[in-house]
Amino acid sequence: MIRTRFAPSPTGLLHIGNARTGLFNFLFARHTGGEFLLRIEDTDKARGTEEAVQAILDGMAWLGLTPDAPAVYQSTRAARHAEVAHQLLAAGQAYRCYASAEELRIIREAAIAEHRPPRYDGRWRDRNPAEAPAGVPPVIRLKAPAAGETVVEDLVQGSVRVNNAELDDMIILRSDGTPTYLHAVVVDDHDMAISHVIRGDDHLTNTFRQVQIYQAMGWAPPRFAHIPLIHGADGAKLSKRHGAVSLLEFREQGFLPEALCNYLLRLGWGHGDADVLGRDEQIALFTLEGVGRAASRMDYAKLTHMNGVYLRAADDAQLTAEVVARLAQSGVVANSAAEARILALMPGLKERAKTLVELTEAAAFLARAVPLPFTAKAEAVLDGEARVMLGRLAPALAATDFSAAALDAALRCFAEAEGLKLGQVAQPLRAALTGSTVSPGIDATLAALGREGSLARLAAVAA
RNA sequence: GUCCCGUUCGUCUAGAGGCCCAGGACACUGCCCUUUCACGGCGGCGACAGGGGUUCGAAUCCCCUACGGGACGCCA
Repeated sequence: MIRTRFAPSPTGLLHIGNARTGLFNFLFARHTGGEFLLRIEDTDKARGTEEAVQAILDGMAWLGLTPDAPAVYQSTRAARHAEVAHQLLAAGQAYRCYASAEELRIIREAAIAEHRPPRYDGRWRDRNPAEAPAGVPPVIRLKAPAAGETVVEDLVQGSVRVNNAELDDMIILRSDGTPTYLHAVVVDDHDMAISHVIRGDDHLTNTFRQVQIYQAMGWAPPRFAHIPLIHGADGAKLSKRHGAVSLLEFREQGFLPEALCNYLLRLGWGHGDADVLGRDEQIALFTLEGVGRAASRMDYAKLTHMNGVYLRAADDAQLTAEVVARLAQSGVVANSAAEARILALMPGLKERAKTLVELTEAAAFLARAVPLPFTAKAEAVLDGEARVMLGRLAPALAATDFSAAALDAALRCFAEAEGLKLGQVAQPLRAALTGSTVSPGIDATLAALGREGSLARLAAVAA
């Protein structure tokens, strides 16, 4: 049985890199007919917050990455983690260490000064427990193999090995009896019967230590797949200064979850020339073999383009609801008539927008009250001559049937009669109707606005 | 500092020894379509990090160098 898990820690808002890890786990499980589980790694009580947990849950739901079982909270499993640590102790695979924080600091500093790796020296590994200092609560450390090597057969990175001499005896249970992260993860993954651990590359070197715990317990380790990290445009670890990083920010900036998932999948994974892939295709095609091994850089321009592709394909009614909600946030109330206008013009609107933010801006004129705000360019188009021309156009339009086809014919007829090119009529008209020099086709815009709305806007500027 | 990993157009990638004087996408750019802006169509620019091998033949295999990233906590 294939079973994956996504295991974020609630230490802040859900990061875009984490979201991609979740996506890969989800797709791998779906592709193989397995299960996808969610585990909240909330062992660090000081940092974890309820809001952060909620942000993870909301983010997953938004992306459509639904786990196949309720989330497991790592904090609820502390007793089990301690139990395993004590089993290891009883089996002679672990030992109590009484070294103080001060001692450890000295060891570390001395090692660095001598250009050696900063490692615990194993001073309590074989020492008689009877020598334990009184009143000092010990930590439990894994008695890691001193010789030989530890190998991880990674499904993405290939065979990765390290000499055991490079690894020290890691702490598995703190002096207060709580488990360390590395240990808790192993116990949980084993108990949850996780078959494939798909996670960020930053965990690769930690994996050696975790494998040692599996070996000490006689457990079969899961398969590992370490996926490369996402970097910013400058190649450094993705951070706030590169732009949006939290899922919530992308949502606010008007990105669609489908587009974000598609982009994130293509970042670090490829399948021939395929670029735009729906969820079903993603599931059908996703394999770990397709995952690249180098870190990739976040490209907001490409994400934006991808979003435009999905926006154009999105349902008009849904987009309208989204736009109305966003307009309300910016203080523009769209009543039912305005909503109907937005819906009517949506096919032309969505073709010109790349994000919901752009779409909302482009649709705002349909909901605004008559003295419209004008852009500087629109203002320039509406010079004296244009206003006079619009004054003559108004009665012609008033007599026209407000269908796009009839309007188009009427405009062409009017332009010809005036001795003007169509653009010379359409552009001032557009400015008058929308307050902007950019909009969907002028006939469709007139039709969406309706006779009353169109004439009211014309009257406001015509001379 | 030590260990681990990586390196194809500016970016994401295709490429599993001859199909590659390297293909697609975004970005940039020329033209077309056109009532604006988009969309769309047809072009252009643009890469195998460097050096050694192996081979009849290497982007693909091996080694070295350079550069980049990650990990080294009683954080996760």
